[in-house]
Order: sequence, then structure tokens, then C-alpha cells
Amino acid sequence: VELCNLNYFLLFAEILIPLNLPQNYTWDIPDELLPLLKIGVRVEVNLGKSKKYAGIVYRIFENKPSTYIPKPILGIIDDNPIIHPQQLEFWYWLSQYYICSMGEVMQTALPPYLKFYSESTLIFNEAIEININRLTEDEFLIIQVLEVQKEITYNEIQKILPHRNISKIVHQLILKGYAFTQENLINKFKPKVDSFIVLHENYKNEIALQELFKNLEKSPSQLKILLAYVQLSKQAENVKVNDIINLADTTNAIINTLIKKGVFLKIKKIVSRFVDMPNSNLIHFQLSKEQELIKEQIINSFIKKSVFLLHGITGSGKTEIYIKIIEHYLQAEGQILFMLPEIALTTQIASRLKKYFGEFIVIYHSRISPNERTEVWEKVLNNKVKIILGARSALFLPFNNLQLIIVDEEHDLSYKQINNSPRFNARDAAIYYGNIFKAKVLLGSATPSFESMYNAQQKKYGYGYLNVRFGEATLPTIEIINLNNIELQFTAFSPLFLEAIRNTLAEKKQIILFHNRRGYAPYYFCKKCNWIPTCKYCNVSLTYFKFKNQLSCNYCGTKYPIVQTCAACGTVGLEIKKYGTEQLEELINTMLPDIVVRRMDIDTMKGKNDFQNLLTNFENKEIDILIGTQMVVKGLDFDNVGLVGIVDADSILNFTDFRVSERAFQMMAQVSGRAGRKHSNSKVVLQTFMPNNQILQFLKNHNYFDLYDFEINARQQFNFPPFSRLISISIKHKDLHIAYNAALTFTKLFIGNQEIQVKGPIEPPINRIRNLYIWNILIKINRNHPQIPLIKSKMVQQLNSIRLLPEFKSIVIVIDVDNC
DNA sequence: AGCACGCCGACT
DNA sequence: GTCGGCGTGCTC
Repeated sequence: VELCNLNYFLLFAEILIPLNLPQNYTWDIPDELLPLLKIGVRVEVNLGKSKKYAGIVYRIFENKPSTYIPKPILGIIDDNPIIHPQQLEFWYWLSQYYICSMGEVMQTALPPYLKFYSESTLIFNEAIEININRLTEDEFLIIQVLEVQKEITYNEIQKILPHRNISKIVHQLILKGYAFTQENLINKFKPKVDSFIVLHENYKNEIALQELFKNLEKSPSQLKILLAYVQLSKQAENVKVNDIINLADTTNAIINTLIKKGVFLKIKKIVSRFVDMPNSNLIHFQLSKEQELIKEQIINSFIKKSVFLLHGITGSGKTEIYIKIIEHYLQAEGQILFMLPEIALTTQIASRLKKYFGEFIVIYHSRISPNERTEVWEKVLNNKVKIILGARSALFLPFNNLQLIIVDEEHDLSYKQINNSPRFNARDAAIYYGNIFKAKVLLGSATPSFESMYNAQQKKYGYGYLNVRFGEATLPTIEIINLNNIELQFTAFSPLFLEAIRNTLAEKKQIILFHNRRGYAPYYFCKKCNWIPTCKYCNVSLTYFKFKNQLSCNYCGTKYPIVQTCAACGTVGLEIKKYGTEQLEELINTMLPDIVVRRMDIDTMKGKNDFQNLLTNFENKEIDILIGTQMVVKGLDFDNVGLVGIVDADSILNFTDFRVSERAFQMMAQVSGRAGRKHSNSKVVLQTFMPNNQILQFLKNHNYFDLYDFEINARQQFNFPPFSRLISISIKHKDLHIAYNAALTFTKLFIGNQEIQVKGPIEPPINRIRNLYIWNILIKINRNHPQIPLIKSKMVQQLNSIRLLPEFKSIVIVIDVDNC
């Protein structure tokens, strides 16, 4: 009986593919592949008619599915898993917590070159003779290429025939029998290959080598190469061709002569893209008394609690503490992850850590090349690197022995991914991820998020406060300029603001101006009837860009030509209102022509190195005034900044979500932090129409704790985080009423529900983006509700049931858990 | 994400 | 009548 059962011992695998599927799909494991199959390896599978994907084996099981016939796994791509079980556990948790498919998690988790999929290729059919008369012009162009290279990808065909519907043309070629298609998995990762030379076997003994030296006496250039080789080969037997060229000051041609003579062999080797750092000995420095105390506190706290919140004001030297903590954990055999917001990574803190830890540290963020990302992945997977410095995407690296995670600037909202699923918060996810490894998590900030602060006060997290500035630094003075009753017709700057700028320039100090609006002017309008040109696809007014001479939608990016006449009343000559960074730059240029002004926003920072170059220029004092949006805020750390100006503080104070106070304080405190390094007289000036605003008063007195107390009371009263959990649901449809009705139908399902509060449908301030109308629903669940996962799954079921109604079948639903 | 299928309007 | 647009639903 047992032997009989063996025949039925079939196995199936649940495989993840980087698509948003309703659930994970199953493939059949062919007998011959079974011995090689492991959880976490990539396999080649076919989905749909012809498409192939590299999927990841998630689970292996025995029960044959009853409702469909699984397709077989086509092949196994990796000898060994490319992720560990810890990552799969993490992916599963993310998909459950943030309500998305595991495929979507995989999509963001894997570096681009690891998630390859098939590309259609057209193969030349050599068996059939071509009759040129039967070909159209387009078909002929393709056949011409096919005759030479025998196959061509669809992408290449599209390049030959741009703006043409190639599927039709290709279909014709196949019908005529001249070609057929094939799907090939494309692995885009290209290892870096370098040329090396090595001495031929014949010369490896001393006598032969001496002989060789003698023989080469008459060719001095060749002799020089041999000498260089002997010298360089002391470190490694294989010597890089380029190193020889540099050392012997020679050319490739002469090296090639020696290769032809049989003296050297040329070999190609796969090398790392990461230049080997000099073997840096850890630089030693002393922590101050206060820093030392906190460091001890952190280490002791980690014995009992897994999370610690380090609250250190700007300039208090948090980085030094991080370094000492990392050093402490380096002694153990484990990995360390240091996270920073994306933009801060290209700046000083990164280079400081790099200098300090040298070869131990590797950097991972979206600006490094896909090839490099794949290499970092491999290094982490095989435990070849100890410290990773990265942005939120680094959380997905395949650690297997993570000991410590540091989340610097933990309050930073850019840790939350908002544009696509999974809409995760990397800080919160780091805490869960750390838990999988029993690792310690250190959160650091000058202005902790109120959630983290609350957790610290509830003794859930350890907490340390560092309020002494390091070295001679003092806090900047903050000056609030009341714009009421000041004539600002022709300039964005009040006289007091300008005076501060002039004084700072006279002292030969640098200035950072913060303004959160791109372009030249945010409003372009008809003075007679107030008509404003708006975007075709979004309900927003268009921003005017002077340099590019166009109007542009900041939401969908559509560009429009400049409108000369009012579409409503026909008045010729439209006017602009308010200021963008582009105009501020121009204003400063006209007012202070001898001053070097540079602008930093997404419009000027398009290139890969723009950001770094600008910072270097600023650091070298080649720039007097730096004007920028959000970008200027993060992680910049300059000694010579004497003034930070916030041109329009009200734009920060006038946001409408529950987090305004927190966010405004953080943002302004962070901008202020750019001033006051090593200078006692640096200051921050901000312009406002609401000088008595509570947040500004807290800011002026550098009073984080009073703001926290004030705000936490309000949050408790209105049941906002940290006292509740928020889930935002956006219902979108190209018809306003359909979107509204779907949202309304959903909210009605919750009438009488005691467990959760549902608010909505709420119309967002911008109610149409990319031609879809939006209605929002806000769900509040008590923080300590024991069944949050159940509530979430019920909610998803209900949303799906609404989509089943014929009138709502094409609504778009976006769920954002813990939305900011 | 593809890809096919099916429903409509614009044409040889 | 047919071609081709796009909206919709399915893929293990």
C-alpha cells in the first residue's frame, strides 16, 4: 500500500511572481526538478499564453489543486536561494499589514535585475524561401534584419518602426511563415569583467625569469612592463592591465607584444564594482560625557527592550553615538543596517560613515546602478559585508543575521512609500523586521515623531535625550517677521528679510532659503475675471515655468504652451501671482547681482550628480545663496551657514491633515538646524501672516516638549494616532458620481459598527488627478483593538463586494494603511 | 503586467 | 460589411 502511495506523491509549489495577483499561484514540480528545488530559489514559470517569469519558490505542498491544472515549472534558475526564510516572513507580514499582494512586495523588494521576465523574440524561419513581392515595406525592413542576425526582439523591432503597431506587422510575418516567436527569459545583470595579465608558466621559476630579463634588455619598454609586473604581482598573481599601464607608463600595444611573445597570458575575470576601500583602521575618538552616558543607556536598554529612541537636538552629535553603537555590535558576528532618508544619503553623513568604517560598509539606494544593486544583494546574501548604509529599500536586502538597525531621522515622512504598493513605512517595518531577527532597533531624531515619542513615554521603547550641542555650536535665534501691513507688491521679501540677507552676506557667511514651491509662479491668471488655466486631467491650476516658457501641471506632469488670452473673457495678457523658487532665484539675481545664487529643486536636480556637485560647490563656498524646496532641508550640514530663511512659513502651517503641527515643527526645526553650526550668531528668519501661531511660538523657543504635550492631548481627544490607527481608502473613477456613490456605498456598510469609526466620503482638496475623480474614506481603529488583521480582511472583502456591482466594476481602489 | 476577447464607432 | 479602438477580465 505504501509503495502504491508513492505514485501519488506529487508535489506543487506556491511561487511568487512580481505581479499584483489576487493570490499566490501554484505550479507543478516536475520529478526531475524536485531534488534541486528549495524555498527561496528562482524558477522559470509560464503564466498566461506565452509570458514567462522568474518567480520565487515560497512554499511546497502535496495537495493537488482541484479547480485548475497547474502548469509545470520550466526550470530552476538559482543553485541556492536568493532570499532567506526571514525575508519571506517579512514579505508576508508586509502584504498582510499594508493590504497588498506578495507579488507587489516582491516588485519593490527585489533589485530590478533579479526579477527578470521574458521578452518576445521573433525567430527567422530559414526553411521557407522569401518572396519579396509578398512583403510590405514594414515587413521587408524586419526581414532584412532577420536575414542577418536570425532573431530580433520585439523591442528592437519597435526601434526600427517607431510609432507603429508592430504586433500586427509581426502577426502577418508569422502567418506568411517567414518567422515565429519565442519567449526568452532575459537576465540583465552583467558582471563587471576586467582584463588581467599573468606570467606564463614557463617563466615561473627564478632561472627562466632571469633569462627573460636578459632577453628583454634590448627592448626597454617591454622590460619596464616586466618590472612593473614583478612589483605588482607581489600583492596578487593576477595583475590588472590598467595598473601595469599606469605604473610602467606604457600602452596596451606593448603589453600585447609581450602576450604574443608568450611571456604573459591575458585573462578575463569577474570583479566587484565596488572599489576596494583602503583597509581603514577604525579611527578613534572620544565621546563627550553626555554622549558616553547615552551610549551606555542605549546598550543597557537593549538588554530589556528591543527599540530605543535617541532624541538628540541638531548638532548634539548623534552620528558619533551611532558610530560607537555600531562598533559595539561589530564585535558580534552579525550584520548592521543603517537607514537614512533617500536624499540625505548622498550627503556628508554618508561620507563620514564611509570614512570611518571603510571596507566594512556598503551603500544601497535608488541612485546606484541596477548592476551595483544586484552586487550588494549578493554580498549581503553571502554575508560578505557587515554594515549596510541605505534608504528604505535597503530594508529588503537578504540579511540572515541582522543584529542592529539604526533608523536615523526616524520622523521623516519619506520613510513612508506613498506612490505604489506596498505603502509601507520603513521605520515601522524596520521594527517588525528587527523582531524577526531579535535584532535591536535604534531610532534617532532631533524632532521625534509623536508616535515614537508616545511609545517612549509608555516605556515601550527605551529613550534618551541629548540636548547639549557638540563643540562650540549653539542654537540659532529664530526671528518671526510679521507680513501684515507690509507692502509686498513687487517682491517676495520683506525689508527685514532682505536686511538679514544683506547682513549675512556682509559677514561672508552663506545663506539657505527654503521655499516649498517649484517653478516661477504657482498661479497664472486673468486679472479681469480671475480665470485660471487648469490641467486637462487634474483639477489644479497650472504652474508657470519662465525658463522653459511653459505651463505645467505639478500633479500629472502635463506641459502646456503659454496662454496669451483669457479663455473666459478674452482679455489679452495674463498675470502671475505668488512665487516659486525659479522666481526667487531671479529676484535675488536682480537685487544682488554680485552674489552667486543656485537653486535646488527637482527641476534643477535632474542629473545623477547634480545634487552632489551643488553640495560640493556650496561646501567650498562657491555659492552664496542656496534656494530650494524640501531638498535643502535634509541632512545638509555646513559650517558656514549664517542664515536660514523661510520665505513662506504659512504654506507649511496651512496644511489640512492632523499631522500639520508635528510636520511644520519638524520641517522648520530641521531647516533651522542647518544654521548655527559652530557659530554663535547665526539665525533663522521666517515670514508669516500669522505671527502668533502657536507652532511658531514653540519653534521660536525650541520647545519640542510643550508642542508634544499640547498636540498629544488634541490627538487623544479626537482619537488620532498614536491613539488610533488610520487606514485611508481612495475610490477613483473618471465619473465623479460613480466614485462618490461607490465610496458612499462602502461607508454605509459600517453604519452601526462599534469597532471602527468611518469618516467619508471626503472630497480631497484636489479632487481629480490624471482624469480620475477621487473620494476618500478615513477609517479609524482603536490602537489596541485585538483584531485589527480581521477587521482589515473584512474591509477588503467588502471593498471587493462593491466592485462586483456592475456600476462600480471599473472603480480604482487605493488602500493606505497608517497614511501620513 | 500582458494578452485575448468582446463591444462599439468609423470606414474601405 | 470589416478594421481597429479601448474597456474588462484572467492568468496557476
